[in-house]
Amino acid sequence: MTPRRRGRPGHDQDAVLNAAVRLFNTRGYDATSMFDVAMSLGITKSTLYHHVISKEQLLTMAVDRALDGLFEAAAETAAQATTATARLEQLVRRSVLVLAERLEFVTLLLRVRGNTEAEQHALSRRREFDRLVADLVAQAQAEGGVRADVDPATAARLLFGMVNSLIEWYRPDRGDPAVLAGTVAALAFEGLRSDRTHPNG
Amino acid sequence: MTPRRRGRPGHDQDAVLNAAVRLFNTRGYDATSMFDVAMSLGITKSTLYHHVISKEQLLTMAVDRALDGLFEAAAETAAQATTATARLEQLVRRSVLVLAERLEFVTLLLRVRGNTEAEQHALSRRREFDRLVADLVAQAQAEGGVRADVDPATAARLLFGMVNSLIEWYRPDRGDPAVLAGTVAALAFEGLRSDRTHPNG
DNA sequence: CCATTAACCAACCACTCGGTCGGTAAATCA
DNA sequence: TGATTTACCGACCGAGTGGTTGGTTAATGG
Repeated sequence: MTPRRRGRPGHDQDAVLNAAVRLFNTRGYDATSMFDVAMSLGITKSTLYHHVISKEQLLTMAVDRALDGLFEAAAETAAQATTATARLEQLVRRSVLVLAERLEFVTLLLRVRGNTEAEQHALSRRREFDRLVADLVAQAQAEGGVRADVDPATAARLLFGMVNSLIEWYRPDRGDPAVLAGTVAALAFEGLRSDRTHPNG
Repeated sequence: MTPRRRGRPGHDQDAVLNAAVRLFNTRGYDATSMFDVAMSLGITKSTLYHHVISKEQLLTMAVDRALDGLFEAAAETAAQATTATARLEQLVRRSVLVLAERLEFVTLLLRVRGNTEAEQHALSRRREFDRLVADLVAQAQAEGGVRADVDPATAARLLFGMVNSLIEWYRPDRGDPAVLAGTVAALAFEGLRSDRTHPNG
């Protein structure tokens, strides 16, 4: 199946990335040294630098995987020909799935502070995603599907604040992501209150 | 009014703490050196150590201010003799006010990773607060004020995930915190959807 | 005027950091 | 077999880190 690679067998870049990201998330990016990453793989620091060109490259690769996933989700929902309200709910559900699937990468993304050029690039892509959501909320309000008494940008931020909080407590072994996506969408759109008439019965 | 202090006038510990926390939040705690903190106050590193005993002490003081605020809010709402649902909503509103008022301190708190003993102590107080919220949600469900089809711990996490997201985008000059607290409570309890019957007409 | 109090600084220290260099060990291919 | 490819390591480097030491400067109080 997998075509045997030439040369001495060992770790590849993907294994290195996964190990690094796991450490970055538990101890923090700056608090994790390249020595720590090497140790966790059972190799030396110089060997680590054989697989990767810098610490920052590891960060860049990780946040790109997260951002690519989110923008794919956005593109797929945008392609659907329904109401803006339905697309917004779809985007929430799909985003939850992306967060669950690429949990470690998204976790790192959401903690980026913008200290380097690479981090600032990631931040700017994040802001682009936020604008996209805010626009969708505004459209949903215009068509009457979403309450119009809140600023769309604020609503978008609170909505995805809820979604993004997943990285703080969700663990892959804890339940089906699709079920969780349903819970999040229900809470976001119908609210916590129980003494209300449900549209579908 | 303020009783003049003896000795050579200059910075006091509070000024140092505020400057430090501001830098910790913009660059990250580990990425900020004590030299940076000193520079931002226009003093040298050794003078900085005259006001404070260690970098970790600055962290501890900051997160304690945040946690004290949150637990005060919890104690005040717990003292009220109404329904659990009303108390939960009050806690959400009050928490938003605490976040807005002590924004920098809470921001630092929510980014603590648990690398040192002091950080682990902060994390354990955070978890205590989370349990408190989850219990309140469970009580509200039992009395029928909150939908019972979601796990109380999950609902509590999502609810405060939304509240805590404030630190990512709220800025003190942006609107009245009390209005924001109302928006958050409305979105959390009534949801985004607009095609629903409102209990109060 | 002088003791006291407090803010301040230059120089220093042991240590860790991200990253480099030159060379070796183990696999595949011809 | 021998060339090629790839993984690997020990030793090193300059820059910075949190923190210390010993001493100076400016204010207050008696």
